[in-house]
Parts: sequence; structure tokens; C-alpha cells
Amino acid sequence: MDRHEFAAPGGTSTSGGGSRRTFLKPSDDHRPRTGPLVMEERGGKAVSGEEGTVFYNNPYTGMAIRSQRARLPIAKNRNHILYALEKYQTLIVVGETGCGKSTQVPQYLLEAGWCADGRMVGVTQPRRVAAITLAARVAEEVDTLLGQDVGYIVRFDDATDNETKIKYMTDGILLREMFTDPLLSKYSVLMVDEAHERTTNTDILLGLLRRIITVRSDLRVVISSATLDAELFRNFFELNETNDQEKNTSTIISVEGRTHPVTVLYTKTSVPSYLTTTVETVLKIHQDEMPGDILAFLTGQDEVEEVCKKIREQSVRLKNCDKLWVVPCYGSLPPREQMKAFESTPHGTRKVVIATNIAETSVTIPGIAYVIDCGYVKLRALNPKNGIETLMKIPISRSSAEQRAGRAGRIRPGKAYRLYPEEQFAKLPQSTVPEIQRCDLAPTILQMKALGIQNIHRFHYLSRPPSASVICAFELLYALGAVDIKCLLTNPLGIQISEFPLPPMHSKCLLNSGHEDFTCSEEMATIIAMLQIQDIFITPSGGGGARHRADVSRRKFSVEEGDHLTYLNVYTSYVDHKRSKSWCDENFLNYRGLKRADAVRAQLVALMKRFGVRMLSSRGDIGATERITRCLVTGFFSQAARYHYTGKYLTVKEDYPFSVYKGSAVMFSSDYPKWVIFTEVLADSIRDITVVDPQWLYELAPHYYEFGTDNEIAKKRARKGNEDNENNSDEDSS
DNA sequence: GCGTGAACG
Repeated sequence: MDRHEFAAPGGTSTSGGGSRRTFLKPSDDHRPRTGPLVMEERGGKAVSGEEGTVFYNNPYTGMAIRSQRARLPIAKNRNHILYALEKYQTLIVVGETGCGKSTQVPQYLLEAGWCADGRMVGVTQPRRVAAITLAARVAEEVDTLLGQDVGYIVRFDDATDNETKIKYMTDGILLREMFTDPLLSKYSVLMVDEAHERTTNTDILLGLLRRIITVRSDLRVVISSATLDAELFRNFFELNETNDQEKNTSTIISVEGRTHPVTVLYTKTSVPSYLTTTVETVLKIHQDEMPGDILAFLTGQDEVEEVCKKIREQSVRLKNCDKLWVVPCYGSLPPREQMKAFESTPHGTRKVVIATNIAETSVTIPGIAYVIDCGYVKLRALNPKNGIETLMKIPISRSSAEQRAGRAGRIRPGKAYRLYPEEQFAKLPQSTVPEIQRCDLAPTILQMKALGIQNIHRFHYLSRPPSASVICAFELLYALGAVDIKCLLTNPLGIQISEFPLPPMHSKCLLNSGHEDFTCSEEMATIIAMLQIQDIFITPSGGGGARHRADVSRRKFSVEEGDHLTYLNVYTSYVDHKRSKSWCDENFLNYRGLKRADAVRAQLVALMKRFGVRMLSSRGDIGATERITRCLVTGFFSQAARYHYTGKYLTVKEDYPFSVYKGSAVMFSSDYPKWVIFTEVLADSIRDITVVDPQWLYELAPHYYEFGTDNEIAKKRARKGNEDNENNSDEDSS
């Protein structure tokens, strides 16, 4: 049977591809790719009393993760790659993570003399750890000290010298470099790794590189991507507008990864609760299947902890089988705990890693043979109803499901259990909506403006962001004074706001804090630094006593003015206690987080000084809290809300109802404050709340609020709407 | 009692 008939439902686009240029011959891979037709219940009935889930696998659509296209390992492609870069300006290298492209290609380029004239090969990564570990590995392979010929730069950590030839960095760093070197003249080749992940930074970077290659014909761009998006990238970078293929400037090379086929199993019907089914499936695999570790994907920390607990409880009853070692894995877990997922499994034990989406891209857990996929993910998205970003649980895309399943095939042929029927898989979107089309664009647009992109509308996007979010972003930037009515970056305010490594509302507070009306720059630097850390207070996962003590400790720091002054309190106490780890532990504070706040704060203060912000403290002054709060209003005025008798807070702008996040300091005061500003939103709750006087809103953001009746506010709103339209048409015509 | 995907400067 022709292997193409076994194509993955979402992977068919990887076959065919007749127009694609390839240097390779087909390989002889005839491994069988079928799995058992039906997974029947054997032994262990479902524990909850309901009937166990039956999985099945359709051999005609069952997926083989390994691509059908002919490919060779990266080393055998060395000359093809070098030849391609002589002939083409842009090269798309297709291959799964782990095929060696991110470590090998830069070395080939170095050997071939692409760094001979003192210029560098730059490699960008979406994540810090990846940049650092890749640099370390390549330094070892090239046999130099890290930071010399091979180095890396990430925020807070520069390991390069002026001799560095291969430089790994996060794409955020390269974007910042373009502030001072818009044509990236220090680089002869730029390799953009993991471009298929489509983070906003990567997308903007690719758009800018697309522009640079039209000016710099000597620059080479290497895009490394998964199979699915290769054509998109190739077409995006293709400068040849004629039909003459010989004049093409962009090409694709596929290299082979070390992956094995994965049998995909679906449930026959939808499952009532994927949490229960995950537990059930883990136990079933453990009893019925060959040795090999299990990786289960869930959506959040709470789900992970719950499932871990249930598996531990229920596995005790299992007889006549190996031990189960249950390991949780999610982002906010301390690194030491996270590392447990990487430890090798002792003999006679099966490891079960229960993970969030962190295991889909960020970390690769070795030894996995079985994957369980709940079919959902939590994503940040802009709520069109209120213009605020929130976290939502949504079904995953087909490519995401394939990525998850692929995690089972890294050591040997594996199995992926999808906790949803195959019909549902077919209905899923092909790929996840790129971040740039989902998220708040204000920081991105500000950065683009600062990079000299006059016309945001006409920028060459890989995926165009929705115009509603562009308008929303300009509205905010205009209200902050970062851009003028013509959408041009203001000087110096807009330029300074854009230079902070912060969201624009945060930078605005810092720049105002030295003003004589506020005189609280020391305090504001602390508060804004603290806002960059997610979990300042630790909530112990265990039950009862520890949880209660954590809560008591939290109340101790809390002040009725709200969360921002509470954070200021925490940080000042932390410094007063000599930044002691044991003090943090006693008080259930996140020591790592506070250390990071320290580093962030130092960076912010340095920038503030550079922009002439006077560093002043109002500690102990009468009226200090009011000045600090008023300064916060100058940045966060657009996120104001008032108390409604229903117990919710209605935003001033859209009357959108929010609940208060339970841990907020304002929950500890006897009465709900009437007016607040908030700086963080999760789902339908506001967090990081500070009590304000509504008068301040009109006083400090008169251009945004008008004192008066709701009717006047409505009129103002309507007028603002017209301005936005004008702004937008300005953009279009400029 | 209840609730926070992953990541970047």
C-alpha cells in the first residue's frame, strides 16, 4: 500500500508539494504504520463506575507523524545548504526540533567563511533558555569558551565579546538591536529559529527582515520551521515577481529528524470530563501497555495538580504491575521541581508527566512513548467586547495536536491518545491563530513606530492583525501621549515610553513619577518592577495549615489602598530583611520572583535616569500614598472601574462587568471601594487593584474622561470613535 | 472559599 494513504489528516500538505525545490532523493522507509484497530477494555474497569473510554484507531487516517517526504539527516545536507545560500537569499530549513538544524547550520556557515569579514551569524530563538543552551552546546562542538567565538545575549545576560562570530539571542533582543542598527549591518546571515511558533516578536522580525533583504542583497536569511508553514515563509520571502523560476530568491530544504511513527487513537464518543478520562487512560496504559513513560497535556496548573492527586490515589490499588511515578510540570513550578520531569526513570517504574502546554514547545521531556491529549489549551486573546486581553480555554488546532502527539515518537514508535472523537479533530482549525492576531497590539505597534515604520497598515505582515485591535492600540497610545493625532511617535515621550522593556502604560507611570506633583520615582520603580512578576505570594499546594498560614501572611502585607501599595510593602520589607531567602520562605513570598524584581528594578532605574527622571522617594511623607496612586492613574486611567450593587465592577469605558480576584488586597477591607483602577485581568476577574478618587481620573486624564453625566461620557465616547476613524484613515493615506 | 497557558525586552 502506498504510504501516502496513511497521511495524517492534517499532514497531507506535506506530501505533494510538486513545485517545491528539493535537493534530495526519496528514502526507503517502509516501516509499518498501523496500530491496533480497537483498544479493548482489558482488566481494570473504570474506577468511577461509568463505562471505560474506548479508543480506536482508523488505519486509513491514523497518523504517522514522520513526514512522508524524502529527507536526509542534516549532516548530509551540509553542501546543499551552503550551495543554496550562494544562490538564494532566503532559505527555509524544514525539520522537527532536535534534528540539529539550530546547532549545525551556524557551524556550516562559520566553516564556509560567512564570518570571515568580521560580521556575525545571528541565530534568534523565541525563548531565553533555548538561546543559552544552544550557544553552550555549539561552543562545545566548536571547542571554544562560551562567550568568545560562540556567545549569546538575552535580557540581563550578555555572553559575547567583540570577537563573537556565532551569536544566539532571543528575537526580542534582535528587535531592540534594530533601534540602533536598523539594517543589521553586523550580520552576514540571520537564522530565525522556531518561526512556525509565530510569536509576535518572530512575526515582526520576519516582516522587518523581508524589508531589509530588499536593501541589503548581501544579507542571507535562514528560516527554520516545521513542515506546515514552509510554503508560507518561502512565498513571503520570495522577491522574484516573474514566472522565471530560475530567478527565485527563496527556497526550501527539508532535513530528517530523529522521529518515529506514532499511532493515534481517538475516543469513540466525546468524553464528559477529560480530567477523569486522563486519570483513567493513564491507569489503563500502565496496566496494558509496554514500558515507556507517559506525558499528558492539560490546560492549567489546577488541572495538573488535581489529576496528579487522583492518579496517586488510584494507582495505589493497582496490583501486579510496575510502580507509577507521577510528576507535575507547569511554568510557575520552581525550576528544581520542573527538572524532575527530566530525571531518568528508575527500573521497574513508569514515569507519568502531567503537564500544561509548556511541554508542547518549551521543554522536551525524554523517554516519552505515550501521549494523552485533552484537546484544549489556554490562550491569551483580546476580548472584542472590552478591548482587554484575557486568558481563555479553547480547543487546540490540528497542528498543535500533531505537535503533542509527536512527543510520543522521539525514542521509538509511540502512541497518542486523543480524548476526543476523530470527527472533532477534523473540525479543528488547521493552525493556531498567530499571536499577533489575538493579543493587545499597543506594545507591538509602539515598538514598530520606534523602529521607524511609518505606516503600520502597510507593513508587510506574515499575518495581518485585525484592524479593530490596531485601532484599539492606537487609541491607547494616543491617550498615553505616545503618538500624536497623526499617529506619529511623539518626541520625547513616545520614544522614551517605547524604550522601556515594559507595556506602555507601565512606562508612562515611571516617566511621570519624578514630576513635582508625584515625587515618588523610587516607589514607582518598585511597584512597576513588582508588576512584572506573576506570583509574588506563594500559595502552598498542600491542604489546610500551610495554606492558612500563607493567607495570614498575605493579609499582613496588605493595605486597604490596594495591591500596588501592598506590593511596595512586600518589596520594602524584603529589602529591610536583607533580601533573605529564609525570610521569604517564612512569609510565603516568592524569593526567585523578588530577586527578579530586583534585577528588573535596576534596569528600569537606569533607563529612568537616562531620561532625566529625578529619583525621589516619598517614603514617610504625608500624602505619599495619594501621590503614588495619582501617579498610577496617569498610566492606567483607561483601566478604571466603579462598584456596582451586583457585587461586580463595571469598567468606566465600556461598562464591562468584572469580578474581583479573590486574593486582591481590596478583598481584605471591610467595604468594597467605589472606584478603582486595575492593572491585570484574568478571565473575568480583575487583579492588582488600587482604590482611586474618581476626581483624579478627570483631573489626570482629561483628554480621556470628561466630568459630568453618563450622557456626556457617551457623547465623548462617540466623538472619540470618530477620531479613531480619522486616525485610521490617516494611517491608510500616509 | 477560590483561582493564574507558555514566553520576550
